[in-house]
Amino acid sequence: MTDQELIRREALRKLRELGIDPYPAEAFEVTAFAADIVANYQEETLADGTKNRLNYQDVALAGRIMAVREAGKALFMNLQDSSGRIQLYVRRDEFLQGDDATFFDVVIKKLLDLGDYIGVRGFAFKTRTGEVTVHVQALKLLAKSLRPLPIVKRDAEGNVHDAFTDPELRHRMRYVDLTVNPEYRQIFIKRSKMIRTMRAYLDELGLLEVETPILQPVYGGALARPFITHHNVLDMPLYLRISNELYLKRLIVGGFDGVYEFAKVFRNEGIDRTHNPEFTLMEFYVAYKDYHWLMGVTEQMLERVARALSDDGSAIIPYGEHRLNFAGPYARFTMAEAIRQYTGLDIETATERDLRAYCDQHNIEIDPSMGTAQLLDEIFSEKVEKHLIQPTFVLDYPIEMSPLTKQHRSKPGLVERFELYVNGKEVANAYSELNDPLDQRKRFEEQRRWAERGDEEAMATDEDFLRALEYGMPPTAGIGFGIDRLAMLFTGQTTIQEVLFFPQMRPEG
RNA sequence: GAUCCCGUAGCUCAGGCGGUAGAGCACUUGACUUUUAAUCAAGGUGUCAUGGGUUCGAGUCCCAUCGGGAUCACCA
Repeated sequence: MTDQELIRREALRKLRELGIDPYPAEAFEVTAFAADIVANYQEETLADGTKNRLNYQDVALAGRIMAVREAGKALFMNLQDSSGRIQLYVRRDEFLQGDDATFFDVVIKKLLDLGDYIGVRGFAFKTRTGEVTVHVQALKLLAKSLRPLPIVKRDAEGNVHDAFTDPELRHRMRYVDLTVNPEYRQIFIKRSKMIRTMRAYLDELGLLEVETPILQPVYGGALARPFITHHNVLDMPLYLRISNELYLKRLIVGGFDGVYEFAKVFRNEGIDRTHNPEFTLMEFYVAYKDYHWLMGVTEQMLERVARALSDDGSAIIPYGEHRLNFAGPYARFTMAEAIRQYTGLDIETATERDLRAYCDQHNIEIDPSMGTAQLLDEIFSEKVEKHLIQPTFVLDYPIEMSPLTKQHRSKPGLVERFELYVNGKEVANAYSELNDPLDQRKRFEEQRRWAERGDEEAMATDEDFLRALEYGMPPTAGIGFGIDRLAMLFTGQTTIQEVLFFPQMRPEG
């Protein structure tokens, strides 16, 4: 244990000796918040020059001590609550019991530490330097802190000193990060508001929020490697879901016209600035609709989110160098048009050989097993994606890469699928859902052939899902959104770790 | 998985060509009844990530391991 921790434990002992419970059980009634008092305190100057204080004259607030400035028989503290910070003025005179000044001289000055939770009661006033301050008339320790916080200081010019910046420590101890870097709270508050706005929109559309299994006997709905676990009593493997798609479709089969789910999903893959092994996928499915309808709904929903989160109520979100405009309608390209525009390739006439030649010329890594569809996917990733900064729908993909998507109504070899790109990254993936059970079985069989050739991510055949389709699924449109990536866009963050409270880390040594 | 960079006090960091550890804040003691990065005086901080090696001597050089970051690969 460090010196500072030993000193705090000793303070804890002395407090108990003085009859003060460092962790009292009873509630402390809070009647005011720091930011409100600072913003709304009012006083008037009378004719004789004296000040008349107009509000917040009996307030109780609670929070952490974040700074102490002693000044003899008085001291100033900065108190931080969930709303912000306010200065406290604590005067020895207020705490005398007869001649006994122990409470001020010992308890407040010696035994309280930065980071301790206290509750105070008093009245607001302005110091002669003009800072709104609470003059404390009663003070109660609410919870003792036994470790020193890495306190961040800010000087008069606003320069930050000794910022707690190490990403490893910030992410391992998010509780410390949120305490000493309260500006990061705003990211998570915005994330929550984003989800709330989406949920409200989907509710208005009449969709039902549902919950589907996380533990699945067959994983499907996406192409990815799963986490595997085991059920002891059933003595069988179970997979943590990589998607909730096939379960939401079962509910459409069951007669719900529209369902949605904010789903934590799990993919057993690398960790980097845009990937965390567990992340949030929001999918919704609506019967009797197609992917064209979904584009309009997507535009409306994201425009509403942008207006809710932007500083000025506009649909424009600044992100790095860009100003992303989420007001619909968004640009729409077919995949063929997008590739033609950015590469000059005409994929309707290009042969597999032409595509390979293009990749070789442009240093795009490919391997001999790739078919036309995969080559197109590579070319798209390398040459097109990065240009799609403003929200853009890319539609009509090759059938080979989309085993759950309905064949295009008029273009052979393609499916009715779109992806939404923003800032060069995919944020949503949508289909007119494949509801022909015989076609679906064929697609699973193709996936099995990929698996036999060693594709670890090929989709497994889900017989129960096929049975559901055989009973009949109405024509349905469905879409999935990467909630974490959307949160990154709407909060201006460049790593997924910054929009997750507790990103995955290796264990501490 | 590959490559590069990083790991020194509670936090942020400095430590030349290898000679036995430093600053600011935090902390301790004292002074100060309107301070605000409070100030003033005095004081102590440590398995230099871990384990080996080279050397008379390693925070410093070499190897391995662990953790983090960046880029790439993989992956949506």
